[in-house]
Amino acid sequence: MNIGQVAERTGVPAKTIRYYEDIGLVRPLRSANGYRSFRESDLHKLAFLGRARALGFSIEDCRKLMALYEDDSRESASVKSLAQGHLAEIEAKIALLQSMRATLADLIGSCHGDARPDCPILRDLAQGQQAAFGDLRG
Amino acid sequence: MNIGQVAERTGVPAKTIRYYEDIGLVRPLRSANGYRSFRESDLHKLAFLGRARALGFSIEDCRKLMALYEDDSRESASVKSLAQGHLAEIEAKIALLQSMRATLADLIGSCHGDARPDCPILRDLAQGQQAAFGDLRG
DNA sequence: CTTGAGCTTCCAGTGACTGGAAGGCCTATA
DNA sequence: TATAGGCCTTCCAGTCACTGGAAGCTCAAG
Repeated sequence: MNIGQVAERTGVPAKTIRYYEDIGLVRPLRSANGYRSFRESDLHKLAFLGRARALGFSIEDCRKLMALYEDDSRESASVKSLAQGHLAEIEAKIALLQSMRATLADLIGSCHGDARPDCPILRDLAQGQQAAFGDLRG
Repeated sequence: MNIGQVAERTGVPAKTIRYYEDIGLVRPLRSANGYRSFRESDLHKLAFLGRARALGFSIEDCRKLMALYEDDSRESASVKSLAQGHLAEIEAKIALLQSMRATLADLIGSCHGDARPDCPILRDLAQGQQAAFGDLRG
């Protein structure tokens, strides 16, 4: 199968598939005309990668997950701990974003947002009275 | 004031300050020896930038915020709408991360995580039965 | 006079693509 | 047979916001 059809069937863009080949995540065959020729197993891998990426795993994590998937003697503990590490990162990001949201929402709420120049948002940025991350305890 | 002391006082790393000069966010003077020479107004700007970045504003947004800050005839509505746009992006990111977290936590919970190879996490990635973003409605 | 810290510039790398140029291949139609 | 258009190829550059490191200059202390 050619790259265009693979892209359509897996949802992974052709450009991205070429990139994945570059970095060794997939190794499609080549036809006589030089076109990439994908087997069902390649589609399967790409779909796997697409789902892992959609869960936010990094490319390097995806590589490890694929290796574990293909290793019949893996221990599920390895997969679980990789996923747990990733979950922890996601939770840290959520916490950071939520603290940004809280501060921003506060500032937005206190800005009248009309034609006058007076603005608590700029005042806060300029003076830092209301610390940007004052709420980031715990 | 030299760059090292500015870095210490504003919390913005020297490397980053040089980068901000490169892209025109600050324009420190130069001493006879070629060293950057920062005025109080430069420190003020850098602190402003540091706080805006900590709230997650992009560099381009920071540039706009600084311009608004320095424009006495600004309308607070401009600032507010910029901040609201940013808040919306943050909320979208939070929603995405929360849906990742939900799926991941689910999968992790169903993986026994021992020495055996059987693993629901890999099974899900391979077969996509439990769609990664099935929960992302609304 | 040397040592070491601090400063300078410039180049390269990060992550994970994405866009675009230049050109080959394949199929269908006039 | 010519050609048009779509798909494929490679390679290079750009994204974002830094960050690391090399090579070399300046300055203060001992």
